[in-house]
Amino acid sequence: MSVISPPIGRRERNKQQKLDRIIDAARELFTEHGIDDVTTQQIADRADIGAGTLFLYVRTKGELLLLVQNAAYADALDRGWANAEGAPGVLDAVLALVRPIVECNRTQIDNGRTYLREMVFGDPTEPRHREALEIVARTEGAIASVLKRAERIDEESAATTARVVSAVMFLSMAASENVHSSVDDIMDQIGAQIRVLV
Amino acid sequence: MSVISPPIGRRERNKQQKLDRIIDAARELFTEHGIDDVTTQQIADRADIGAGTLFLYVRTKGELLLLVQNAAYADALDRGWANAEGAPGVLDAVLALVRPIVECNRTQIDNGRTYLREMVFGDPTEPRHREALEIVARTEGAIASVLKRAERIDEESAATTARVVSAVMFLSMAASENVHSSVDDIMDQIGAQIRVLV
DNA sequence: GCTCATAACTGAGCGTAGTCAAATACTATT
DNA sequence: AATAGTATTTGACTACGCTCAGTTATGAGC
Repeated sequence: MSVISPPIGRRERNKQQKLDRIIDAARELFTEHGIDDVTTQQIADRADIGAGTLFLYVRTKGELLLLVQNAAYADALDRGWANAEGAPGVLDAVLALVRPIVECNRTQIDNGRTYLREMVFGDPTEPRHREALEIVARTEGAIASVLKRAERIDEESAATTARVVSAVMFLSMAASENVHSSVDDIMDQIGAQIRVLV
Repeated sequence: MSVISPPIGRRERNKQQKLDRIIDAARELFTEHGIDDVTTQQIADRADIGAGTLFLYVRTKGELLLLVQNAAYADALDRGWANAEGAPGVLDAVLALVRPIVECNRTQIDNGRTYLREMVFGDPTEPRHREALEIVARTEGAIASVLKRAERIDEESAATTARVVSAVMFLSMAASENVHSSVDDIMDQIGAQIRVLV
């Protein structure tokens, strides 16, 4: 037989498959019902693993949300980055960059807000949290480079301003006053606040 | 006997006393151990009421923290407002205004961060949340009027800028990267971000 | 193939926030 | 002061995230 001895053991493969099943199960259930209406037991059942096994792959239910959403957030950032290319002014470019992130965050509002909450208040030593914070850093980097494009602004000020924009975004998306606001409403709020910045 | 018939029934009095006992118990236990290391059962025990009774006065454990901390936050705002009077520049004045709030928020870091979390993510229909958000509004009003003091700036821009400052404050205090930062460190961060604003 | 060490898994169980049907305390009425 | 009606209290109970002692699967050495 031409079968080569497996370069990677059954153990590793099983683990990877289980992780995949967990991610799929969590994504489906979270998307359909929202994180608050899904129990870790349901996720374990759908992933066909024991209730305790779930927590060998993820430390908390919140980390599971990060695991599922980080990729979507990163994609949204890429889309925003592409959008910002063609935008005329600085303000427009920043808003073009930000919009897909807001849209992504709002596709399921409870999940979006919980994601933000986990990001800021969760344990930053957990790998999924670090991953999320790293995407935030990338976002701020992108904002900074958009800011530098059109204006005379030094590196440091650009970075600081980007951080302020990031804070404005975060609170506009997270605030409970805005739970019923549309993406456009939130973009308006963010736009108004960025306007006093640039 | 000269005793006038009670103008208010025993019921009302009992309720008020119980609420007072609950607030005292919660404040003492939260201050000493931090909200995460105190159970609602302990609070109920110290307040000398049944475990279920607690939730007739407060909808969630988080609301209990707001109930305890709102007053402290409001006091800190008053102190900051007084400090801002004598400060030379706009930036200095804003920082003088903000500092007592940061100090207050940091006296017990877990409680401070949980307070912020509750404020943004909690149910805004609960009275204690509304109270907290109202103090935030007052804070933003105070910042706006400090901004207007020295600069040529219209009402609306001042309000918007104040909101941005508020967002910066919030995230600097809440961010898990800053759990080990001193008040001075955090004030430096806030200062750097406000500098690009004014 | 057999044995053993250990990595991975399991589900019963724990701790705690929050609920609810039953019990109790208070007030108004006669 | 007895009765009835209602506001308030209670603690046993539920639900759920998470843990851990015990079990099973995997692979290395022979």
